[in-house]
Amino acid sequence: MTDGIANDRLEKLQAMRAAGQDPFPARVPRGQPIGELLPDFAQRHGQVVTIAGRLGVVRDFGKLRFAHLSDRTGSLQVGFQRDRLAAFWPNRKQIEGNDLVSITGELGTTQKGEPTLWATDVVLASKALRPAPEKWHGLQDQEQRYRMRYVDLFANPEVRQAFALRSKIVRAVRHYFDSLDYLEVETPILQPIFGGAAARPFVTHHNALDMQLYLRLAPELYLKRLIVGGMERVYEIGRVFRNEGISTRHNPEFTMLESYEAWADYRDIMARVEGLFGHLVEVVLGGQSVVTFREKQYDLKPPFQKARYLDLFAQQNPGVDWFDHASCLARARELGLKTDGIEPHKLANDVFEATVEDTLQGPIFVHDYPVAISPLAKRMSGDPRVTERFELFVCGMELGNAFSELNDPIDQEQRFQDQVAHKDDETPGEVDVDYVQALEFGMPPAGGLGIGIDRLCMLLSGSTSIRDVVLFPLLRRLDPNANAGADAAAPQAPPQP
RNA sequence: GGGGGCGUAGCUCAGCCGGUAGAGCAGCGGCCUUUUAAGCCGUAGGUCGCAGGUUCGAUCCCUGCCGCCCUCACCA
Repeated sequence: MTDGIANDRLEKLQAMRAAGQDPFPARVPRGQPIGELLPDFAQRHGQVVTIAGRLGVVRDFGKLRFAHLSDRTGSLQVGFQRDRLAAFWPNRKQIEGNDLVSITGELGTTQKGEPTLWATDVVLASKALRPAPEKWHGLQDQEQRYRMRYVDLFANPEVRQAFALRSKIVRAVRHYFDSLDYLEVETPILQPIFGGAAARPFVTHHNALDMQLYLRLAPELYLKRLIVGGMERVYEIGRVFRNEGISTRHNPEFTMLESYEAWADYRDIMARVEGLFGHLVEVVLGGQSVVTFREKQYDLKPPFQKARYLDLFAQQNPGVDWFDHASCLARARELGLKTDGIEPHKLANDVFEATVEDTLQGPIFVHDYPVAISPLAKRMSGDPRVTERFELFVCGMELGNAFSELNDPIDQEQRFQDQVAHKDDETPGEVDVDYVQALEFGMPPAGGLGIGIDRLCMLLSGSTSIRDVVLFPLLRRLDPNANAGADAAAPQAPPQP
């Protein structure tokens, strides 16, 4: 606020206040969306209309000025002529680029045919004390774009479009499940025991109950309680939180879709996923099923490829037995993976991820995962070492995870106890006895699904980074003292009385 | 956490071999009634991310730190 440009604008604002004008009026003529005027503009010649929005760069010709006015629906040139704006003209410079204005005038064109609103009434709606970024390049600096998304959004129209697409995707997902008679529900984000995924949680505390709480890793265990309760078909689209690293495909908070359907197994859910993608291709992509992602093309039109987890593992690791620790350990060392203190099943899966995931161009369903890495999935009847579970991969990126839900409370309790016995910071320190109790009341066979909505948006929009589909990605806080040197750093603690 | 890159005016970017900074846009003053990246004349604007070091002299070389981007690790 101390730079000269802001002060120029501040002076204009103060001059307006001195003249009795409100630079931030509560209400101005709102008019109509610009986008409504454009399609049949030629027929509207001579019409008097009002539009409101943000002013672009002013092109000044002395007794004539032009500027574009933009709202969420479009952009239209406004012409300010001295002869039509006798009262406004002397103070015309008080309204400048980036100000928010409401303008009434007559529709027409310029000599070169540019659709133009010839202003007869100009009302300042809100004074901008800071200028817009450069008109031609917009805001380019990545960091500034994320830290000041509000500027990024108005300066770079394609950013607004990207988030409009995200909205459309989420709406399409909702529509798909709604049409299948699923109920959209909301379950606790603050959870006393974390579960539903293997990850480190964020920890918080409730004062009145003096209780440690975790921000949820997943809604899974609550949604399945609803299946016990007879809701039979439920889904939730909501934020989950994982205290992990940040990368182009990870944000500490992200949006997850989870759905559960009674009387379905993982084969039915596979069909649901294919149905969902078919719906997204139609509704979001307009039938154009091929998307470009990380410089490669993917056809999202179902049906998708399928491959068994253990088959893929065997292909990439000939002679290695997933279930034999010594065998996996040797392979992991060969691959240069971390092996110290890693549980055998985790290590085996690390070998899978290191050797197989990058080969999964997809879309492909990887199915029948080992039970040891699938603590909530039901075992295959023919082979108790594996579960009825699949994941969906595109471009080596895991998009979704689904399985026939484990509804045997005795098996479930045993697996929870195994987790507790081998507790690390990604597993809870206690059995979720209430969840086991819920299963004891009887849960119908059910199929469940989780899809990372952010990654889905990345794929459908061709975004390389998750930050381009998250409006406000988590960034390190800028510490005003950080750059001031050690001497200027804030004291570690206030002096004790 | 490891590796690589970047940080210069409000914004977009130059800046050579080390000689303490430039352009365009935005701003300010002026000319112009049909421009649309308007044009022309003038003017102002800088802790070169921060702190040290080397040097007669550092935006430039070195070290540390801060932040962002990419990548690997971890994860979805």
